[in-house]
Amino acid sequence: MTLAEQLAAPPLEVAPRLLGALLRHGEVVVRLSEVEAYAGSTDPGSHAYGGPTRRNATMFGPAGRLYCYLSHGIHICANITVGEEHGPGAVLLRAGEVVAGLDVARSRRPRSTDRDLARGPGRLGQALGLSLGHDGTDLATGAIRLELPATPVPASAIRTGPRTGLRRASDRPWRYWIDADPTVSAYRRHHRAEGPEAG
DNA sequence: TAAAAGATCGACT
DNA sequence: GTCGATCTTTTAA
Repeated sequence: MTLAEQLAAPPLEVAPRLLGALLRHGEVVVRLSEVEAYAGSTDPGSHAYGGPTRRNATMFGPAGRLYCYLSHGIHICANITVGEEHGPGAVLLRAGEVVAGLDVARSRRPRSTDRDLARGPGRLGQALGLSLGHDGTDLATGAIRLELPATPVPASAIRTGPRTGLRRASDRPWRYWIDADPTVSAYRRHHRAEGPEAG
């Protein structure tokens, strides 16, 4: 079974399976502890909402690719494309733990403690040394590799909740993280969310 | 420890 | 021209 076949399922199914997976770039390896699912064209929070554009073209390609984009001009955020029939589904890699290549990761983020090296989407991309040039990388054969865990994280250890930092559709409980994992980032609303918390 | 504001480039309309 | 799936620094308690 190829990596693309393992990822050929709706984002909501694939996202929890990505927990505990290893993402390797050179010497640096990150074990994913927090992800968010983006359903694509039907998800107002997704870049793919409203159809393909230049930036999100990778999301409309085959599954098992790395979708990189620049956020706020300074941070690289990484996604893994998933879904069947080239659907625009993707899973945002929110946080993880650096399990190898610590020296390299530390040199990239000298201000961070070991725990914070990949705690957050921008940090994770930075610790791995990602750039916009990695957009579209094949995670099975490219410079960046993804290894799914041999034994999935048990459902009892997986928690779900609202996605972080979105203005729209922020109430969908499509965030997955490993319970009690110290590298999981704390939930924060969008800094410019509209109005007070509804409800 | 918790909360608030600044930074900064590409994509979209 | 405006916004963004954020991170870092600063200030207050």
